[in-house]
Amino acid sequence: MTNQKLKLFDRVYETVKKIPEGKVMTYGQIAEILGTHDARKVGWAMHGNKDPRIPCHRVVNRKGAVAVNYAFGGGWKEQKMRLLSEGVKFKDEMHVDLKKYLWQIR
DNA sequence: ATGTTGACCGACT
DNA sequence: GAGTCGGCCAACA
Repeated sequence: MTNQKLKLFDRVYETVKKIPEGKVMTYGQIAEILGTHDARKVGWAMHGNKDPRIPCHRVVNRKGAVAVNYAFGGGWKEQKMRLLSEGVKFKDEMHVDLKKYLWQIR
């Protein structure tokens, strides 16, 4: 299948684009969907991403913390601002409530 | 081509 | 609780 020919990089983007507003996903969960344990590649894909169509602000780490090296805007502050704008509330300065906002696929 | 690094995670000590 | 290591894979020097 052509779909399987796609590299992780592309599949990450496809997955992230499907995250609905007001929800977040973790790198590990995305990696799992892709059939790998390589969450680093997911983060790497985001780091290299410059496509505003990809809601990379909805991707957080396992602790629910936003990325310090967030590539868009001014950094994690930009990411936080976007999430707040979608109704995602923060427990701490950098941590979202995964219990409420983690998008779980069934 | 080889070795290091990376917006990470889970398991182990 | 904190530190270390392995995993898996693409970019970079």
